[in-house]
Amino acid sequence: MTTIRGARERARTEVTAAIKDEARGQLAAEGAAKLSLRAVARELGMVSSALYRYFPSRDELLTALIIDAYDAVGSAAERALATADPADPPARWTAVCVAVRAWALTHPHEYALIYGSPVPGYQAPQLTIEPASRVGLALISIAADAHRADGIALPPLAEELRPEAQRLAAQLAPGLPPEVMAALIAAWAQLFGLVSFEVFGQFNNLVEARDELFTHAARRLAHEVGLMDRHRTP
Amino acid sequence: MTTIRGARERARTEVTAAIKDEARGQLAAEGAAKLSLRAVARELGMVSSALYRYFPSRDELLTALIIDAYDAVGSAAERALATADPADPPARWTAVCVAVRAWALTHPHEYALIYGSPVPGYQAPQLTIEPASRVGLALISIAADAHRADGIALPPLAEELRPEAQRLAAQLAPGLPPEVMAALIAAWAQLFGLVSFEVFGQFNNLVEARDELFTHAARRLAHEVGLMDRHRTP
DNA sequence: CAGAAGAGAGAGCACTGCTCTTGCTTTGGA
DNA sequence: TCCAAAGCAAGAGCAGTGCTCTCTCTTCTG
Repeated sequence: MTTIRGARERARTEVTAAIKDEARGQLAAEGAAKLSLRAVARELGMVSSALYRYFPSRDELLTALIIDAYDAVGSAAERALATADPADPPARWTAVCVAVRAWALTHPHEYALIYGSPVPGYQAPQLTIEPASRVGLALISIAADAHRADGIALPPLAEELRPEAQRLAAQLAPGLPPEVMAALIAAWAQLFGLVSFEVFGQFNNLVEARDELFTHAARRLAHEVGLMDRHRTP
Repeated sequence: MTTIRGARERARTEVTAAIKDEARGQLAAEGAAKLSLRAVARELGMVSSALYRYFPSRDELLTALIIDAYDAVGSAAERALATADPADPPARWTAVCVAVRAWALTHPHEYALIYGSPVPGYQAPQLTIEPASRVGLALISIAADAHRADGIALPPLAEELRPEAQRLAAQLAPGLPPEVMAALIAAWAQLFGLVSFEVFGQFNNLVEARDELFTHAARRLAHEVGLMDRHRTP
């Protein structure tokens, strides 16, 4: 498994990692559009064609970076979830939101890679869907835990949306009421709307107190999915 | 002003429009990253260097397309606002949201250009900020109208956020309570979170009933900014 | 130890954005 | 009316890109 197989194999994983590191550096410096295979190779002291032994195309390199980025936000979210007060669902929720935003602000280009415009003709391979779902699953687990503990009450869903919400709940969080599931999906997307607007500059020259606005919005989102402050129900 | 000045000047605006049209076509077909000046020129039967008489760089061409795209969503939103029942604020709100989403789904690449990752090293010039604000202003005007008519009541803001919200309200909608202003900014960003997730494929293999989910979420957003159903207060 | 497989190097193709020079055409003032 | 100035198109060329193909050398495996 993790046994050192041979010099060649070890070298391969090392070079692969070095390529990804250098690519990530260029990504952070200039953005995905200016990520150049030749520049990466040059910086690593190899010739561009040699790089194709490790990644069959530029898109494949980007895919690797995409997966890493999803894993990075995902684990940031999971870390925040693990350290938040388990008895305070709204606090857990905002902690995850804040962690996602913090990661996005410190890694804007990686964030753009995964939550911005999809790259040209590129189709996200199946490999990405598992890491991509980690933040969503973290959010869902907060609601699921809160529901198990105290129950969540939300106004009933319109007729048209209920089957879909039931299907999603069955698939992602058995036992969760469909109203909560629908609210979760919406809140998930809306969270990234808040983050994207900030990272992509839509708040430039408009919103100054971004920390405060974000925290406020995150709390409202928690409320929207039915997470209640314990202090109100002693 | 709009008088026909001369053959040369008229030709110039025609060629400029033709370039933009062709560029928009390539944008729709392949995305911003694959928009090639040479290909545009080729398709128009001119040589690539001639195109630089009209746009000093590829980025300037993109800027022109960005402004057009902002104007397109903006006017779609304004059209929806104009045709919705003026006495039903939540209906006006959802109408604008639905119009924005519809435009985004029919023009995914143009949408990505303005609400996706900002292009490489590119800084949005001042020219774009006015068209970029049209959707936001439409949403604000709904709340302002509703507030003038019936008043909007929302829970008070936390201390830290109030000054910012007051500043924004004074700047964008004098008379609007700061709570509403804060909710509007958040809802504005969250709306585009919903749209982006759908356009950029985050809902692929996950959410099926997207019309229903979006409408539901848009209604909840209306509620979140304090827009009330008239039927409840006869 | 020999053959297979892996890895790097180099040349080359077709493409990109962009610049510069060279002519031609339209324009506006003397 | 004529002529210089400005606008415009074309072509060549530069530096860069992703990617392929061939060749050589090294390492691994049976």
